[in-house]
Amino acid sequence: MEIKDKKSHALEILRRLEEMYPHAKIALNFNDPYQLLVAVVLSAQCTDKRVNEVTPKVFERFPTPEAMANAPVEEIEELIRPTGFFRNKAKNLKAACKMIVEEFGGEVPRTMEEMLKLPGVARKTANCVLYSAYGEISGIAVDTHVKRLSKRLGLTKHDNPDKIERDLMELIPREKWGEFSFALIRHGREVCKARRPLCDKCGLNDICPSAFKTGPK
DNA sequence: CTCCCGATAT
DNA sequence: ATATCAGGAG
Repeated sequence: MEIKDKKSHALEILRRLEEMYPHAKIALNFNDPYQLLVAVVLSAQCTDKRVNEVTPKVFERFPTPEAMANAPVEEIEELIRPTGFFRNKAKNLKAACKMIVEEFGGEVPRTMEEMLKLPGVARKTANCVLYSAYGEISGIAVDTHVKRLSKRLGLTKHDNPDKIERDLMELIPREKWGEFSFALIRHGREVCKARRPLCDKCGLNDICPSAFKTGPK
C-alpha cells in the first residue's frame, strides 16, 4: 500500500480513531497528580490492570509524596513487587518524592522541564502525567503501543521514542495529541495487538500498510 | 546496547 | 518455552 500524502493519511487515521474510541482516556486509577505519577511509573513493562490492583494499598500506605519519601525502600518494594522492576521503581519513586518535597513544595511539577528532573521520569511518563493530571499538552506519550502502531500504520520509520514523538507531533494537530495517544493505546490493546493483530476486525485495515501481514513494521 | 523483573497470553 | 506488558537509566 502506498501513502500519497502522509499528513492526510495521519488525519484520516485520527478521524477514524476518534470515531471508534470517542471517550478514550487513561486506564490507570488515581485521585490526584501524585497518585497518577506513581501509577504511571509502576506501569512500565506492566499491564495497567495489574497496576490498578496494587495502587490502592500503595496510596493507603503512602497518601502523600512526604509519606513515600520517608518510607523504608523495602516497604515500597514489597507493595509494588507484582508490577516488576520493583527495586528500580521503588528506589526511583522514593527519590522522586524526596525531590518533590524538597524542591517542588510537595506538589508534582507542572512543566516538562521540571518533570524530567525526577528520577525514573522521562518524556513518556511526563507527557502522561502533565496531560491527565493538569491538562497540559506537552507532547505525545510514546509507549510500546504507540510505537508499534505508529510503525505499522506508516506514521514513522523510527525506533527511538523521541523521534517517533517528533514525527507524530508534525502530523497530528496539537489539541488532539492527548486523545490520539489514548485511542492508539486502546486500539493497540484490543485490536492491533503485538502478537496476533486482528486485522480482519480493524477499522483501519484498508489504509494500513501492514494489514494482514506478519511481523512488526 | 544491557539491565532491571513479575505475571499472563500464546 | 517465549513474547509481551502505558519505560528509564547506566
